[in-house]
Amino acid sequence: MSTETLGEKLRQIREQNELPLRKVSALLDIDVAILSKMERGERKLSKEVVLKLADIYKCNPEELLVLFLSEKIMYEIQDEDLGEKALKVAEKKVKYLKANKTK
Amino acid sequence: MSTETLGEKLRQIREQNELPLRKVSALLDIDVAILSKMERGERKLSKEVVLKLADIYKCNPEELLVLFLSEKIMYEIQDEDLGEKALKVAEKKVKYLKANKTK
DNA sequence: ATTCTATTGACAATAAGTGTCAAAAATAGT
DNA sequence: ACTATTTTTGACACTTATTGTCAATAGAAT
Repeated sequence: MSTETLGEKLRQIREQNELPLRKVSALLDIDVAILSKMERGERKLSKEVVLKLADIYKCNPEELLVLFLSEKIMYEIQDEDLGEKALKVAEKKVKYLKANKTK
Repeated sequence: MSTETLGEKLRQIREQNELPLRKVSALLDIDVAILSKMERGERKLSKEVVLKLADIYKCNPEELLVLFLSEKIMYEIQDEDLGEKALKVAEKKVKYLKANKTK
């Protein structure tokens, strides 16, 4: 399985597109330093930035978003012994909510 | 399935034990106001408080901790469409980590 | 009515997250 | 080796979140 972080993946994609941080950060309208840190996991990525990057790199946003969310989840359960159980409970809740979304 | 929050469950347990907020908050060494808000979901619970409460109420800490963690997870994926996918990815990661924990 | 219990909101203190900038380090091109 | 460009690093200010303290209010019980 992929043990790559979202930041690492984004860097990889950027390098494949041969875009310097400078250009991408200009498109994102954020400082080069911040983007650099985001790619190296020193600063958090936001959902908005992830979506904009998917747009810039013309890649599938879903894959990036799932990775983004899963990293946030992993951060919460870090090295908790009960992490797996908590995940299963959360899954049940999500399914329950989905079944009862009376929109 | 149980749609009860951790705070609600803790209040229920406290009432079953017929303990006033005053006494419990003294044992926890936190302000009554904060505990009141924690039970009603207005303030976040910490892992430490949850464990102390399990001790005070002499109940199984695991069940409370799982609920505690699952709520933190739920908060991260809120109403994300990709929440369920992210949960599955996180589960794989947890299993991967568990299999490779070379302590 | 008085006492015990619980809730609410205002406030300060602290911590966490974010943006900006400039200098230093690394890399690439000539 | 020199210069350009790109990337990294750290310091700083600024904003936002979180947390604790307290007092006033409301509710419940006797």
